Amino acid sequence: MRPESRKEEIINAASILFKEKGYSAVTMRDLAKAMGIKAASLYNHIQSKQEILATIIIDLAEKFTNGMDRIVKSDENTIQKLENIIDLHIDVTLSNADGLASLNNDWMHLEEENLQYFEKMRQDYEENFRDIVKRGVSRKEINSFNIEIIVFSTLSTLRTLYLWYPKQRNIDAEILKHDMVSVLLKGIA
Amino acid sequence: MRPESRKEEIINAASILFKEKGYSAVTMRDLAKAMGIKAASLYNHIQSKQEILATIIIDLAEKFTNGMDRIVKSDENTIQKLENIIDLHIDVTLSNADGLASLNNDWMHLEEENLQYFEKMRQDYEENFRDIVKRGVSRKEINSFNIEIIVFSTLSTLRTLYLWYPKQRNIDAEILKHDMVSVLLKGIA
DNA sequence: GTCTATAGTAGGATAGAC
DNA sequence: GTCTATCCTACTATAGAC
Repeated sequence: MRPESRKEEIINAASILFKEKGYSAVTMRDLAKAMGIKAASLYNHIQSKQEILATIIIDLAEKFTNGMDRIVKSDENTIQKLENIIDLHIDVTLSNADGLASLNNDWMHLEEENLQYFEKMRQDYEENFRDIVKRGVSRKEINSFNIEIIVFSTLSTLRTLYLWYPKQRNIDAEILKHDMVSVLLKGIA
Repeated sequence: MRPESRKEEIINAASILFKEKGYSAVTMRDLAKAMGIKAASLYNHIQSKQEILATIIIDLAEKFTNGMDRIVKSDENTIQKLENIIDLHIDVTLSNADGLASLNNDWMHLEEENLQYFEKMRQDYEENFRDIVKRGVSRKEINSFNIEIIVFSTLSTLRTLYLWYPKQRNIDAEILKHDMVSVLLKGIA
């Protein structure tokens, strides 16, 4: 493992606690106890509880935004783009499954500029996703079911990966990617 | 509309607030303000904040449990059973989308017996679902992708319906059911 | 970098008047 | 059924010693 700064250790410990109980239910005393120190000591490394939440969420949201930008700019077909989006979600989940819980469940506790910044990234991500599906339907690369239902069902599954993947230790990442592509794109029936 | 008791009004108002900010971040003063009264007045109708959460979640979990029991007992084939499960989720979502937010995100704040009762119902539900998928695979009624991935992706989508359906006012429930079945079972590619 | 002590605020819940 | 007043606890964050 690479050496973590004390601040990174705190943020990682916080990610786990936020995942278990949610941002609002985790106290600075809880976090300090998990670190083996007193609550007051945390403030030598971080400015506020809010700063911890923002660091967790914004970093992850930017990873998704950058990944999506690359996929949108590529000249691959719709199916390949959807496969790349699935890969992106699996890769981010593997790198920080705990933090994704905060991104999914506690984003509304971000304050001011960070809340706006996050909501803009999230909306742009969804619109890029929807545009890829739309283009796929008009080019007859994918079935013309209701576009919103395709977008919703696919994104729901990808966004919930963080809950499920840590329980499936024995599934190899490549097999996961392959089967996820099969189930999401080719159907199960 | 049927006449609501004051307690039901409080629980409905709480469901909306819990959906927006989560159980821990909603105060009894917030809830009282939404009802147009003072916080102390709430306690003439409910015993505690915890009782409100338990009422919301346990009622919904029992609806899912009872619905699944009926489906399991029926002698329909796997595809029909999966269609009935999709129907069940759509029906419960239509009847109480706000409450489903608490069931999905705040169940860990249940206390004692209610937490155990909920976790048992949730686990049984997942196992019933998994058994239906397993039987479908062994009878070659559905494709033999990784069973856990099928269970996970389908349940993720159904569990997240509450977030998405209220935004899609113009989709008829029957069309939603039909397209959801198509997307989840037959694939999009 | 961590501690003790504490300021200042806000939380859930109760008592008793109307 | 709702109110005002209040209890007691717990929260985030700071000050200053070591």
